[in-house]
Amino acid sequence: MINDRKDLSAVARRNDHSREELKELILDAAWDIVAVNGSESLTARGIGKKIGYVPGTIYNIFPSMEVLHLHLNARTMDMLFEKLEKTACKKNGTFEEKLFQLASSYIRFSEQYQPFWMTLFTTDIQECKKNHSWYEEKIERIFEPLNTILKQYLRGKDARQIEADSYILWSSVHGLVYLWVTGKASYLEAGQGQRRSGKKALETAIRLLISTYVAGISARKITV
Amino acid sequence: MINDRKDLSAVARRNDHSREELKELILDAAWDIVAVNGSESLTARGIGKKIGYVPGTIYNIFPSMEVLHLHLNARTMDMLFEKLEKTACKKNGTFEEKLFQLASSYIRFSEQYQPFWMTLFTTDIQECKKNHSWYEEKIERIFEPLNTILKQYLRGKDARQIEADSYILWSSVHGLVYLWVTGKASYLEAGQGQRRSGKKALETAIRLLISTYVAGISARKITV
DNA sequence: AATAATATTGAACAATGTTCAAAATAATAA
DNA sequence: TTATTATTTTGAACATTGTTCAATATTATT
Repeated sequence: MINDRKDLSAVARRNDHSREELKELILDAAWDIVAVNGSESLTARGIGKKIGYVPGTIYNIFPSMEVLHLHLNARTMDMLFEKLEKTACKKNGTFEEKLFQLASSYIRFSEQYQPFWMTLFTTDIQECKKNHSWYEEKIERIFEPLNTILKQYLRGKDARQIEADSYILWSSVHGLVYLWVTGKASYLEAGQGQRRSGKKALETAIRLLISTYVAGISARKITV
Repeated sequence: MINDRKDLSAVARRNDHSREELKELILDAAWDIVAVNGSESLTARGIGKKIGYVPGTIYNIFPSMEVLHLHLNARTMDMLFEKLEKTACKKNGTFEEKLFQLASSYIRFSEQYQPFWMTLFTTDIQECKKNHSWYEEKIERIFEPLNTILKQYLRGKDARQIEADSYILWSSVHGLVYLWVTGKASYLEAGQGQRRSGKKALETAIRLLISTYVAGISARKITV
């Protein structure tokens, strides 16, 4: 009967799992809960129940639920980065087409992993800035795939200029996607009149954004 | 001693305030609390204490704290709209300069009313879609000032095209501002190297965005 | 003056994050 | 082997939160 998790009278120091295993267990359970029931239903008690531990145990691994959220976000960002990089590496298509495919990947990701993706932006990052520099590095990485594409197609241009453009372009696409996902862009929804509606409208808008911005890169007068 | 709010034994049906007055009282108090202590510290009990009522009273006026948030957001959007409209109506400056001034107003607003502005994007809008169509109208209004400027300077172009461009441009600016305010844009912060840092960097980026997009409007090949 | 309507309360409920002393077990030393 | 130390895990508690609702005191009406 020793180390049997079903035996609730056997208390303390079960040591079924190392700290690292426990961390994975907790994050896996948390991920499941958010995937099934949304991010508002992620609680310490819920995680505990799911892995056969008590809420307090979670605080042995994470100092607070907020930090746990940061680690969930880390997983989300890793997945997003992988997806973007895969898309950026494909060898076919024109410049604009590649840019659109990257944006398209971002759209799909925001749909497919909506609650996780939303949490990226609702988690307060202030505490994170103090102790978790790895977090900011993961953020920066998200901008890289676009930067790579721009470098490839704008050879010869100033590196700083390219960096600025990729940052601006990415933030712009993000702005459109964000307002779309959160439903704060009625422009993209109203099916009335000659407007397209929903995702199609978003894709059209993003195509136009990319087309216009790329044309502007050659035509504009000022630089960074 | 009748109707004296200090007399706590005088209970029920004080009728010091009409429902409408109470609504204003509650929202005023809520606004103060958020302004001083941030939006996380906005609680039904806190509001009640501040106006000399009990938490339950708030539920006579608002069906839930979430709806109260929507009404706070309404105030925020009204103020933002006023500010943007004022800026858009000024008669001086070139096209690009006017666009930048509008964006600049948005930046200032997001700084000055940060917690209120943030709440606009953290409040879940789903419930609102059911019963509060006035809310979506307030959102739509935010896009109008930019639309007005574009119409003014792009006379002769297709109205639908202009609407699309103003929507895209506004969302793009918003994307940049949002990532800046929430601290998720390390590009705008790293003071290292030759990058500008902080607000100056944001302004530079937005200037470049506007410049590039406007140049692109004339140079691009596809339209909506 | 009696009755109906209603604004307001106070107390409760369930759920949350979080803390921490106590307990049980593993690791180590004697 | 036995005793001691160190560590993991618990369970119970605390403070807050949103929210509900019967009871009550006041106003309005008949």
